[in-house]
Amino acid sequence: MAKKNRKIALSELQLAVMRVVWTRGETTIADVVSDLERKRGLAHTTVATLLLRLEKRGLLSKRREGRAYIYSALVSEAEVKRSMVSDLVASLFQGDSQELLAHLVRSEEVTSADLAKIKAKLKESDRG
Amino acid sequence: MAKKNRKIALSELQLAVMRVVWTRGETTIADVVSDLERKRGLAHTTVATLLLRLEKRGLLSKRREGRAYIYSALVSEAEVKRSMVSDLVASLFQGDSQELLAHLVRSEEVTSADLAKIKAKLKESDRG
DNA sequence: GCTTTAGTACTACACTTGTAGCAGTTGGCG
DNA sequence: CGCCAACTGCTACAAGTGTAGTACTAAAGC
Repeated sequence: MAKKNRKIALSELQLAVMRVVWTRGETTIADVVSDLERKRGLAHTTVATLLLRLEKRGLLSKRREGRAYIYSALVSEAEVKRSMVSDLVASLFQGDSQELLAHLVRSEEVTSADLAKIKAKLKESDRG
Repeated sequence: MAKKNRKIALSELQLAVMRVVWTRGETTIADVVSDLERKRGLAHTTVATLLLRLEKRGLLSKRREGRAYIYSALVSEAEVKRSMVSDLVASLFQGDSQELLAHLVRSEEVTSADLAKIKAKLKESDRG
């Protein structure tokens, strides 16, 4: 909770990069390149640019280690999810997250089974 | 269901514009300008550009009426919501909309009361 | 030690978005 | 009939993004 509620909008590519960092904890450019190799064949310099920009935006920090940089995340995945979901809710559902829920149900992206699971989860946290 | 599942990503501003069109059905540039006046003081030409770009993207159609254009939407709000929500789910929750649900519950953006309402809604559609 | 190589720094470029000015046209009012 | 106001057409420009090349440096191999 040490974090202010700033707005963090990330593109899919940027998310993919961040995901590598989140998963690995600390990462070099080469790590990101190899992790994303399958999906996207990005050049080393491209990834370097991406990481640099994310650092400039304050989402990553870097530390030198010999010739190379080691990047780490300055924002958590949860934080990003929170920000992006609530942005979407704000712009698409007038800020009413219930509307999002309703949408999911209506568009059948969420089935009864899913709801049941969520209900269970809810009960859990009600107890806890 | 006459629509293919194409990807429609709109910025908040573009959504605001589309919302005017959706609400009014048919709209002129001036309509959009005056409807958005309160929130954003956009120049007439700015709105013209926005509408033009949306038309170029195939989201709006225009029809001449005298000197002016009348714009109408070629995509529905529901369609856009569907596309944008599932994009978010894809990039942020590995395509698993249940994860979005779980996130909403976890981040307390959705309360038990909300869930209850959804449950009710669900029961309804189960019956129907 | 000199060459290959890994790695960063800087630059670039096309596209989208937010924002708007200026120019040109046309319809309406006097 | 001519001028003004409304409206579009075209152009522009700064940021941000996706993508990467070139240049430079330092490390490592032989």
